[in-house]
Amino acid sequence: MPKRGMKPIRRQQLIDAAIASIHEHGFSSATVARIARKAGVSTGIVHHYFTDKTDLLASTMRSLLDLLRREAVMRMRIAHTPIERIYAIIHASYGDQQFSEEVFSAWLALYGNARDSDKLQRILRIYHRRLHSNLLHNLVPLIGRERAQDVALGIGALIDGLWLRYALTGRPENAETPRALTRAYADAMIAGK
Amino acid sequence: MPKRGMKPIRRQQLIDAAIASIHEHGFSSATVARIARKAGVSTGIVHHYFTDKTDLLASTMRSLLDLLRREAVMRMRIAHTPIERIYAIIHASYGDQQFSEEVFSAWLALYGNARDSDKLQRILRIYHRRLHSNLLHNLVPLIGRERAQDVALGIGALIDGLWLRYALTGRPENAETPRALTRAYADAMIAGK
Amino acid sequence: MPKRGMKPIRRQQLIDAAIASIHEHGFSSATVARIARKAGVSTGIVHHYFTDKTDLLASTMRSLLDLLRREAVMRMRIAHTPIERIYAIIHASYGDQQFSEEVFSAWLALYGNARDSDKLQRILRIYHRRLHSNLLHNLVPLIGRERAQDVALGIGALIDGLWLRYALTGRPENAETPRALTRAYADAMIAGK
Amino acid sequence: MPKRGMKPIRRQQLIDAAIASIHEHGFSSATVARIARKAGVSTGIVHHYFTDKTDLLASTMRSLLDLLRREAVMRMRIAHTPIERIYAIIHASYGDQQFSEEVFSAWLALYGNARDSDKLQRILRIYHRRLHSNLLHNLVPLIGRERAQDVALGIGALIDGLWLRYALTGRPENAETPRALTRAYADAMIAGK
DNA sequence: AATGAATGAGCCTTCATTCAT
DNA sequence: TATGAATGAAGGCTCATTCAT
Repeated sequence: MPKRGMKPIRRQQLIDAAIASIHEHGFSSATVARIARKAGVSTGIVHHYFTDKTDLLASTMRSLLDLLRREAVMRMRIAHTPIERIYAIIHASYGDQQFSEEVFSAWLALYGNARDSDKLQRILRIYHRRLHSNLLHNLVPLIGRERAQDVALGIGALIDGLWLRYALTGRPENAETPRALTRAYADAMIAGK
Repeated sequence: MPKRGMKPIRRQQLIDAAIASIHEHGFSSATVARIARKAGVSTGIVHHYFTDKTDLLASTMRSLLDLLRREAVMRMRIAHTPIERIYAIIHASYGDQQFSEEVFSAWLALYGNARDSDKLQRILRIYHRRLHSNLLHNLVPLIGRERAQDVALGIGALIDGLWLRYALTGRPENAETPRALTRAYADAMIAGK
Repeated sequence: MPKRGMKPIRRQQLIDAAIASIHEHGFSSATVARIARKAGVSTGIVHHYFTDKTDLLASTMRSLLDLLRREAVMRMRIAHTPIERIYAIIHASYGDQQFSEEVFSAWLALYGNARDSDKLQRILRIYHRRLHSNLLHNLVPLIGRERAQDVALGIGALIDGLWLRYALTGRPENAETPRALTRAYADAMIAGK
Repeated sequence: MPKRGMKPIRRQQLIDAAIASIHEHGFSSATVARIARKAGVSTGIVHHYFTDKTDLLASTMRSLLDLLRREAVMRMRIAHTPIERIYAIIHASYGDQQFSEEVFSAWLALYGNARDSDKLQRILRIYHRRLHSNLLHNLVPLIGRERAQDVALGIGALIDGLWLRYALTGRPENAETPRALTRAYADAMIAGK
């Protein structure tokens, strides 16, 4: 019996399964068949909802980024000053939803394979640009355009670097450490002049 | 008597070709055949000098790390104070040999696929541990054991994070920017208390 | 809904193709590709229905043995005395289905390559044990346990030996000669004391 | 320094290594490299002394048969009556040199792969013909040409069949059992009329 | 005579993708 | 909408064979 409106449900199922698969056995072992099985559907169905495996992967990446963006937007909305908004961005990056091994390792795997597909690379560029411009926008009033460039780069890099370590080693175990570390960096750089 | 002593030469050739291949088309497109062709040898020879594709990849990773380690050791040797040695580590990380797109993207790809192989993961762990303990050792006399832990983590993360951006975007274009950024972070954290 | 119930059909197709391939060009030339082509399917499908090439080969061997076992069981069922049952076993071994060049040479090839795989070896052991115990069981009432051991061994060996010649030379051309020969041996050994 | 007269020595070394390799890991694992290593020589040398791998294998088979033939000839020379000569043939087949697991499993493997090469098949045919004609020649004066045909076939088959069991199961453990069994068969068939 | 480096064909296997049902 | 059977193109790896030394 044909069901209507399955599209968003199935897509999310498959994206979740993709994340889980990548986390479990690594990127190159995340085959369509394996993802489908984990989602509890047949192989064929994947190409019903995604044009490609690449498409599924790109959608997965986008989904990961959306999660992050929504959390950042939400946190920034309740912030009132530039520094609060910078904190909001930092906190969002280590938000509860983000701070899971599954999400991290999928993220990292996608990172490491971005060169394989222009689609993936473009998505990552968007993420970088957005993070950078958000930080920049709030840093400029505090330290001027010139220094803001460097500090925005630094904060972004620190976030990614701390992620990387977590994805690889599972440490530190709670989100507060990287948050504090990143905040401290921002504070120091802003106070620096 | 056959050609003697080809082993180290061929191995290095193949490692170089592996780095180039990974950089050029991404990790998953770096097939044995492609690597061999780039090295100007036949497919078969790869398994003459490496037990496995994994072995070749792990050796490549190790080679990358050795390059880094040698540079760090060299720079640390001519440093005399803890802070100088910390700078030495930072500078080594963005050393001339390191600061090439090829090396960076190979590094990143290996990062992103570490989960696929225990070998790769182990090698990365060694790198992390070494970087961390080197930093820690020199930070302790300056800021005490407790804070040193966090700062070592932060410096390491910042290094990796800046790399990541470079590997992905090719920016910033020269090594001085990330060096200065990382030094500034170290300075601020050390001065911070 | 896809084509259902293809599994047993395809499996038998492939087993038949395996037998034919082994017969035609020998064991080591019976590649997966060749077997698949002979079955009129693609290479990929082989691994859809068998885990392995070894699995296909083992299944082929098992299929051969099953044919034999079914014929033996059938013939033994209509036999009433020990000697009749012994004849039944002998006749089954040279049964119409068994007595084909194809089956023989596949059998022989598997024999000669049993050392390569534990699976194959185990299957052959089962065949030997079954043949031996069937003969033994019916010989004991006739000649006592002690002599029965030797005679069972002898009958089994004679059966295999005659097969071997047939598989290799294609002679004798009809099944009656080996049957008569084996029966005569059994008669003589039973009458012998 | 070039050594003279190495040919027969090296050839025998390699043949012995081939037998051992086949026995150890099965026919299909007996690669040229493996055989060479076991013989303690380099890969390349094999093609210096044999045109082919097939040639090496055929020579190995021939060597096995020669061993058998020499033993048979020797034993027949000291026999004086037809029945003694028949015994001589039987005993030679289970001679001390023959009755080794190594030799047996090499023999069997070659058997099982004879279809792969005409050379091998021809050698086996020669063996069969020789065994058959030797038996036949000595059976005719005892039971007439007609019955002799069948009995020669039976004795030959029994010999091969008993071998087969030994090669596969390692039992029976000593040569006397198959000898006695085969002799008993010959006796019974000769006495039979 | 001897080595082992080097080649390239071929094998098994995996996998994204298509398609009949 | 959904299935899973089926395909065929790679991919990693092995191996007999050749060849420079």
